[in-house]
Amino acid sequence: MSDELSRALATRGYRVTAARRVILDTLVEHGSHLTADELTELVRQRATGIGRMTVYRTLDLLCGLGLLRPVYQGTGAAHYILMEDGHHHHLICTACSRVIEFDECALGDLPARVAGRLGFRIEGHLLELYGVCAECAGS
Amino acid sequence: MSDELSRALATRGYRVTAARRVILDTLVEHGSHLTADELTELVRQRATGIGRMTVYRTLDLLCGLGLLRPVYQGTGAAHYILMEDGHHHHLICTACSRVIEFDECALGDLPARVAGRLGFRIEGHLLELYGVCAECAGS
DNA sequence: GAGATAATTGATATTTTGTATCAATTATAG
DNA sequence: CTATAATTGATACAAAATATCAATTATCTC
Repeated sequence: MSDELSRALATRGYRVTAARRVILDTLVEHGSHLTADELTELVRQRATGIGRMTVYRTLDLLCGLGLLRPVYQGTGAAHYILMEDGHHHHLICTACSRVIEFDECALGDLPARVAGRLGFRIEGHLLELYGVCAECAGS
Repeated sequence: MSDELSRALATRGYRVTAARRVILDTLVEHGSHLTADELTELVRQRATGIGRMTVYRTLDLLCGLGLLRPVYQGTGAAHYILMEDGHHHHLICTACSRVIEFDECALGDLPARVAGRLGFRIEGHLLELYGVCAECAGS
């Protein structure tokens, strides 16, 4: 799991340090949607002495490599989602901010078409559907 | 333009105040991707005395109504995008963070299908494609 | 229109997030 | 094992977001 991330770092010339390993493990095992400081908390439960800065920097690094994405979910902090599979799909209630993940993906060749036209090499995507959930619509 | 937003507020029982009008006007005329503090700057060039808090609160209000969305683009602050047309599409370089908008939209009936299954009333969506732009791939 | 009422405002203070710096440490190449 | 350069983490700082509350103001009722 997190081995893939470690390898991705090593492949691109980044060092795989003890701190980074703990951070990656925690990230993968906990799943997505953590903020940087929440992750720092969890990391510190496993290995004391890991600084907040290191967590922030590791997250930035993964984002720069396209393996992670920051998303904003209303609270003042960025939440991070893993892009291991290359895509992520959210259904978000704009009234209560709840976030539900779903798997269905029907983009077809859209990414490739757009990418080709603009000279991008596409790595993944995020699709967020916004609406009002049943409970919020009721009240 | 911003009249639609004003009407949306009025319809749902929110007051259309002078401050809110200026904020909505500025938001619509400038287009998207502003942070709260950038918007505050612009708003204050038009009408002095409008507080930062009011801008933040108005943005929150619009987000809660599904008319606006906060997105995170790497800088520490949330950027806001208007959801007037119901959808928004970004092509984002994960290396240099540049954001390009595109129009093509090929979701078909996916939103309706997912929404139906989970009891959501869908209002819009955001599709973000992640990749590496030509310049970053070259270097 | 004028007054009552409740939403809204904005100044201020505070908390939370994110960034910069730099000496000490540590992973890797040779 | 050593040299070297990336990485770390403590500290300090800057920026962004939230809480509070008296003063103001839009709307409703008459």
